[in-house]
Amino acid sequence: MKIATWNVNSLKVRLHQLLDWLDANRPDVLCLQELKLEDKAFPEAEIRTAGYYAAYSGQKTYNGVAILASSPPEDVTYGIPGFSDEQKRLIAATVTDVRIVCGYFPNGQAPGSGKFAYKLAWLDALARWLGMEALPIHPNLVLAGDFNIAPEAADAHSGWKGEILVSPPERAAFRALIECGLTDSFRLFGQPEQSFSWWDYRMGAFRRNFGLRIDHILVSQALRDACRACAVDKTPRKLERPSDHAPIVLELDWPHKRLKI
DNA sequence: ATGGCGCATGGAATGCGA
Repeated sequence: MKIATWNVNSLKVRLHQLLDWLDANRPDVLCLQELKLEDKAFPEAEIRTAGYYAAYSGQKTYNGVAILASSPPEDVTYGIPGFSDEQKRLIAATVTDVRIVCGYFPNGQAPGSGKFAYKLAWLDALARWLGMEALPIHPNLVLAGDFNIAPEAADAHSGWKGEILVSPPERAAFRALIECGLTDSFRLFGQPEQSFSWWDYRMGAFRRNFGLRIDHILVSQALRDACRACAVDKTPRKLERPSDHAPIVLELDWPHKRLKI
């Protein structure tokens, strides 16, 4: 089973890159963020033609998340249960026997700002829901998306000046997700030094590899031992008019092949 | 040097992202 996540920064602009990427990579599940379009504008037909079903939650201009899957997503839920939020940042669905949670976490702007408080409240609500409800009900769970947090020092290039995305409260919130029983699948495997998933459009950041690793695929305990590989795919970041984010791809030996005794 | 680029809205200039 192959599960991927990609912040496309406008599904309208990136649709053809997305379709090409699906053709080339054929994931079983792809979590998308920053659709930046309303549900009525979702390119349902094009994605269906590519061989994928979709569950999505969008809005005008900002945010928007979707789960694409080669088999129909079931039991779709929208938002964090119990957390009132106008912003379309979370969608969850079951694909075969795996619960997929796809999130576009708030940016937070700057520590001390109202947007930062919203980010921490959003993260707190997410951890509570995962720990108290989602994980107990769905032991086979994947949390994937644009977390807008670089969890460790190795996940940010040394020239990153700002506090946002790397601040202690954000990193503590990331650890709280891990403590729910999730594992950062990327760090189960050896990776190139300075592996990132986002590079600013400005300053030739991609060329200089001035990036951050802020897109993640976390897996529950039951899935951890099935992980076989996880990597950043920098290929689409090299195209004309790219998203500023690159996809992350996780390969799982799932369902486990069991010997009958 | 706090800009730079790209996207959306709206139809120019501004807000926002990370």
